Amino acid sequence: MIQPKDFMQTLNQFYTHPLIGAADLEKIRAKHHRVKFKKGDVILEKGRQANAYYCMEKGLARAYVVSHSGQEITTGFILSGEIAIDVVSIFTRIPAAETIVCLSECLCYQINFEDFQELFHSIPGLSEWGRNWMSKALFAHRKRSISMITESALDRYLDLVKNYPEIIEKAPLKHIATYLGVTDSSLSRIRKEIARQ
Amino acid sequence: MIQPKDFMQTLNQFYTHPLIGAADLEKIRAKHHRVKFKKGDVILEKGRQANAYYCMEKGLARAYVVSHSGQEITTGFILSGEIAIDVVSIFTRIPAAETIVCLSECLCYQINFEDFQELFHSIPGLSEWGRNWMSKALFAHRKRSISMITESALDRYLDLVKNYPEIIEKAPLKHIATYLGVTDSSLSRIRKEIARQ
DNA sequence: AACATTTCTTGTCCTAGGACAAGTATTTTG
DNA sequence: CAAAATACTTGTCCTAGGACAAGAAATGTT
Repeated sequence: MIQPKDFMQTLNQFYTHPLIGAADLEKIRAKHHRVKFKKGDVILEKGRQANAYYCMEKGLARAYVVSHSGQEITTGFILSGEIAIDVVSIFTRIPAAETIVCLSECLCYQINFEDFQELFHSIPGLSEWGRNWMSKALFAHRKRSISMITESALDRYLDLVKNYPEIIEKAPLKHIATYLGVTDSSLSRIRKEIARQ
Repeated sequence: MIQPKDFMQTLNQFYTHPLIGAADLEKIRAKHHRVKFKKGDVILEKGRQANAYYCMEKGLARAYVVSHSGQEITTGFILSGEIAIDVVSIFTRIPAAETIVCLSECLCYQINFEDFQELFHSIPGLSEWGRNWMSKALFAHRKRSISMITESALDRYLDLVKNYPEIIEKAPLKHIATYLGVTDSSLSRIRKEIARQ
């Protein structure tokens, strides 16, 4: 059973923008529906056209791509309060390059592309909200690229520990390793080194 | 003197979207104005609030950030037909983290934030065009992060040679080096190695 | 509980690319 | 055109982190 009050409150956290009022939020809410995933469930699969995105209320998911050599590279983690989405696939209408898979039980609010599209054009604040969301995504990507160039694996790991302890606690080492761009043995040694202090 | 015919044609290349018609394009055009920069001129400076972006008709520019340790890291090159913009700064209204500087004489069409904002809300196709543009930017960023993890410096360089020969020809080695995440001596050796074949 | 599977650790050895330094070549500028 | 600045190359030596492999620990499954 959906509890409208809680639902509103949760969605509010996702769609915060000065131009989005209570009435807008209600229209937005009406297009979302709750979906539960179990650990290991695939939210979005590589090769499939993404036709929805998912606001993560609770849980942890991992997005990855398969490299040239067949290796799974973790491109990001989706935490509570974040959105599981393949922006490229959903908005440029091409098959997803990423797979998104749950690392724990996940409670999400799904919204389909067509519904979003309608809201996007009818609620002025929403297009701006989307632009802001993407700006922040670009910011995060830029930061990551730069840290790959300027920081050691140890420092990148420490950043993650500091800013996203939940990932460290809940994600398996090997996925954190590919996210950081090191092998799992290297990351294991990094942890050992940190523990020594 | 601006030649309206050419101007339209050039801008058309930038603002291509099924929902943007000829009348829209004319409205968009009216808000752009031509700016010329000389080699070395700064289009956007770190610390300043970005209040415009620039469609590059002709020329080459470089975007960079200054790392923790004071090193300039090239985050991207802007070629003819691309847009010189600090998305984060202009849309989230914070000071620019990047500096954009011309590597050659550059001919640009500038549009100011307020004008863009107006068009963004009055031309339905433009918000979608912007969303597409950002999706592509995210795609490029993701690709770069992945290549930093999975490819050798040599392969990353060869990719650049193949896809952006203009950068190789016109940008100084040291900027290409920081873009690829290697030192300039390393890149020099990579070039030597390639030349040996 | 017993087995299989996955996750993590550790060892040995190796290599891509960094640090530093000293050139040479090329532009820029007075 | 000469001096200065910048761009690029090359040498020597070194280190972070990869490759591979084998074990230990934890987790899942019947």
